[in-house]
Amino acid sequence: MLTEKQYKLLMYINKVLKETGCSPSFEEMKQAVGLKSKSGIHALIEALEERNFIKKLPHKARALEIVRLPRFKPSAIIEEEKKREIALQNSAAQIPLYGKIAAGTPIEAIANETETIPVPFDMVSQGQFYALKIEGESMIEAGILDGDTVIIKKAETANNGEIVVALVDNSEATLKIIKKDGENIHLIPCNKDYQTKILPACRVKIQGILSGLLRTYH
Amino acid sequence: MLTEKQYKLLMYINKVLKETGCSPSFEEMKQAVGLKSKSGIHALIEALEERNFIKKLPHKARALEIVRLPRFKPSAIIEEEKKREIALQNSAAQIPLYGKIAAGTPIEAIANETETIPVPFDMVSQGQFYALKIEGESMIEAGILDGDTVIIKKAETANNGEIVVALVDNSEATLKIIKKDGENIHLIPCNKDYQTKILPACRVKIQGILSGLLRTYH
DNA sequence: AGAAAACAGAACTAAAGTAGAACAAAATAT
DNA sequence: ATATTTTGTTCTACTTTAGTTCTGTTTTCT
Repeated sequence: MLTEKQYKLLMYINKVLKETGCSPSFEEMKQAVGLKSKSGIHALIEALEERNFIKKLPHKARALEIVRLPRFKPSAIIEEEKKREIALQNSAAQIPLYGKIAAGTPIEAIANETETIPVPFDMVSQGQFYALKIEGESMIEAGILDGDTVIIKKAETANNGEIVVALVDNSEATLKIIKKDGENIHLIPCNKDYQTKILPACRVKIQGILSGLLRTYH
Repeated sequence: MLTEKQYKLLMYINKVLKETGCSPSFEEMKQAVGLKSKSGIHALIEALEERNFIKKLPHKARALEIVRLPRFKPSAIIEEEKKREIALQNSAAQIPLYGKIAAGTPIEAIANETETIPVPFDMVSQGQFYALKIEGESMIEAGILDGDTVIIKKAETANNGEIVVALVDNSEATLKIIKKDGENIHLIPCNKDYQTKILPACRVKIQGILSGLLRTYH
């Protein structure tokens, strides 16, 4: 519809017309739009007249009239759209919910990646993550309750004292504190009623490190 | 009626026109629709003009005008919008982080709403929510640890057994299990080392109910 | 497989923007 | 009424930006 300069000039003319009731001179316009020659203004005015935004009486001074203005979106709508844009940027990462994990029983069906849950981005900043639902009370003393959702960062190694998803004998996965002791690995639950398991390193595969926890009440 | 690209371009032109009052250049349009050559835009514009959606002044720069907008969207666009809609639903809500809460000490500065944190939408579905950082170990037996972020739903009343933010004497706020006992209210911590407080109901104001918990490891 | 549409890239043409100067008409002052 | 100043018009020259057209190539649909 309009170029930038044309638009700027049109707006200026409109403003002056509304404020003073008298159109600006070429000299004033050239100041307002930032030109150093009147000829440019002349060209702009011709373009605006051609596009039917203004009308002028030729060879008369200060004889411009606004015919119409380009249509606008109400700024409220623009704000609304910006907010949506921001919301989209803040959008939570979707991470797969692999299933349930409990002390002493295998993760069910690591395979089905169908279900995903949204988590805040800052919890899954770098690396690959997945989620597990906690079943049972084996980590209760670490503040991990039955029904909590834990966010696990994929990893094959871990440091002593970290809480990891450990796969034992390729069959059962548990969430435990890990401690290496020479050739053996200790898998320590956080519940007095459960026993620490001590296994040769070759039987234990680390599948991830606990990196976050989500809980919903009721 | 329109192809996907034609529709997308038309919408883009409309948007730019409404927002800025100036039509976009071919270069800008080609960016917006994801083309690498201006000739494609030229073809699209001709198609749109032929179908009477836009009007252009030939051989003029940035001289496009919208004539009408289509009633129906191409199905591909509808699909895309559905995806966006889902993304928006999954997007994280920003809720204000009001400060820290600890057994026996007041919430600091409930006033400053500056900081916000993102939480998954499904945690804050209905009602008003805010977040607090846990300081101290008073709720450790409920699986709420030092450093956890709790999500509180604003409420003035609560049921027995719920964990609430309770303001005592308008001065100190604590997170406790609530139990009403006639005229008295019991505020029960979840740590053997802390004492239950029994207070007349008039001294206790409920400020919210625990509704979620976020924890990040390291 | 064949036709139609969509796409990329380059070459080309045109318009927009910039500046300066000369000039003509209109408005104002004397 | 005449002179002076203000204002608008026109021209040239040049740079930048934008639009058109052409030639192939790729994709898509039937």
